[in-house]
Amino acid sequence: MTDDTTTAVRAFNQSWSSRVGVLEESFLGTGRSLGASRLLFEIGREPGGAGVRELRGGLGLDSGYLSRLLRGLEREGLLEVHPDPADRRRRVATLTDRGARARAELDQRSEELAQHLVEGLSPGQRRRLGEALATAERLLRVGSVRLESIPPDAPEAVTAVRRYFAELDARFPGGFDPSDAATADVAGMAPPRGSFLVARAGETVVACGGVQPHDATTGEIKRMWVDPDWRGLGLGGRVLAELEAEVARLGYATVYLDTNGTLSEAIAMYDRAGYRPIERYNDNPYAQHWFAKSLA
Amino acid sequence: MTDDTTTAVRAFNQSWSSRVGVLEESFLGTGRSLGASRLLFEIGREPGGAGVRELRGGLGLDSGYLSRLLRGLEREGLLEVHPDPADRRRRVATLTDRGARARAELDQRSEELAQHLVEGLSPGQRRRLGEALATAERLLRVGSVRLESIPPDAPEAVTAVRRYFAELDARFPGGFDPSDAATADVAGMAPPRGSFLVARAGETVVACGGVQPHDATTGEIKRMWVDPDWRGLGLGGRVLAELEAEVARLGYATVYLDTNGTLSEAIAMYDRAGYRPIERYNDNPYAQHWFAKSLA
DNA sequence: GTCATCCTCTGACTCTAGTCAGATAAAACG
DNA sequence: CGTTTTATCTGACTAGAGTCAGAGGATGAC
Repeated sequence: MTDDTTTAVRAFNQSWSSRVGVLEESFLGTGRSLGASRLLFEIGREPGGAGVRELRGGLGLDSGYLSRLLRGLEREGLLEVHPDPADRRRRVATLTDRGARARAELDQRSEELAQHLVEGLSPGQRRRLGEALATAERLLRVGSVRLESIPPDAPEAVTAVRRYFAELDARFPGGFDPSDAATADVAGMAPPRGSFLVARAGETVVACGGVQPHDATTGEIKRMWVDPDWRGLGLGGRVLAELEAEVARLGYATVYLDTNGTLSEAIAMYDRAGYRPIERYNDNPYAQHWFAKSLA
Repeated sequence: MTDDTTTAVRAFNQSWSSRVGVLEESFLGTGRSLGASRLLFEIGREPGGAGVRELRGGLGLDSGYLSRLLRGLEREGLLEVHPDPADRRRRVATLTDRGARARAELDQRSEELAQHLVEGLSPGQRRRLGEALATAERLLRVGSVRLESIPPDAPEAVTAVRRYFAELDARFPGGFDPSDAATADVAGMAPPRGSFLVARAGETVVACGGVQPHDATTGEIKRMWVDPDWRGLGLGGRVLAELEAEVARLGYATVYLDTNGTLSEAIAMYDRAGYRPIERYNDNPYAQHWFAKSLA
């Protein structure tokens, strides 16, 4: 099984890199090095320009090397580097008009080369190729996600929960008001009787979920959320399974959770995972369904 | 449509290269450069070693550069280069035992890294990824194939036809004896009344087919062949369609072709393409089916 | 106000990858 | 047999990509 997959991965990689190698060579056809092109592309990603420090992190470059690349593009008149008014040690690079045009040209070239890659395929074959690549990409992305337990009051945890609340507010017909919930529950999800997990893709948090005590033998799962761009890849199931393991590790025998009727995907997932409806066990005004699962 | 595909291609490429970039870096982890690793891998592909000339073609390297890489690996004791007894200008590189071990280690590392790429995926997800990549690879390969008309006595045409005959010999229960056919027909497939096409993937010929005159208004398609590694991708259909276009360009109104009952895929394809069975129109001892199609 | 730290830049390197112009020896051609 | 062609090798280069050790200004902590 695994062998089959790795064989396919390796065969594909050889094919892809030989073809895309040509593609990237033509990137160089602009008379600019690949490094400079990548940089130009990255700086133009956001209209306000990019901090040198962020560029270094994002592209993984040495500070000296990056500085040299910036000087080169500056000499070409493609960008300007100014000190950041808020902290004059930092510097911010912004594209000039010429730089923006050069970037658009790069983008155009990249588009052409992708097109070159599919030329000679029938429309049906193109569609199949697009689907296959999209599927592969989603699977690759999810394969690199790692689950990690962090304190519920860590900045990343707070950000994730905030995004979760924002989504509830958008989806619930009457909106959602976090009010006290935002801060009141945090303490409950800290060890030794609670836990908070995040799923990371690289450094970005793409899913989260927490456990808090309900009573001596029951833990409650709360704040389960998956970034909309990362849904449909089984990530929710992974987080749920890991939270259940966490509940067991914390010494509870049963898991409770509640949810709103609007979140139908969630309800379906809980059902698949073996959760069964029970009576209302709390006074959460947004909850319409209450579930339990025994971990025996 | 096309836009969708190129978007998927570009998104995928970014994802893939960021992930595989890490993969290839670890290739370098052996203390050998990527170029040297590729070379080592290529030489070890066939047990008898590889001709320097073939390596140059296969890897697309400059002769000076390749020579230097070979010297480096030789110094490391991983390979030996000896003159080819048949032509002492040429040289043949063979791996030493140490070289073979180093290559096995590379292979192992590549396998591990492919595995690393799929770790964290469930068995079902792995299967889906493998399938998606295999599909994509086949489509990419076929997308890069170009059809080209060449003289039927060009070395590449002769080689392709020879491989076709070899396959017939293997597949026909009583074998196949090209005898006179090999040379006699060549003249007929030359312009202005005939034509010979090859399909190239890079420099390699992966399919071929010819047209020769049958009578004033009828052309005959012969020697249609697709490399076994390249079947099932619609290449046969493309060659056939192009041959029909060629027949029309040469001024014929009808196409004839014959085939052996063993070649069931071919018969199915002719049927799909609109060919209808007719009476025996020649004395080809290997033919059991005769088809015609009007190009009106 | 001083000192440590942070951020960026410059200069001096290295390594890989690759090109180009001959030199040399063997084979093929006439 | 001499000439041309082919196959490989050596030497001299170049460009890209990146590392490393400071220099120097700006900021933050005390």
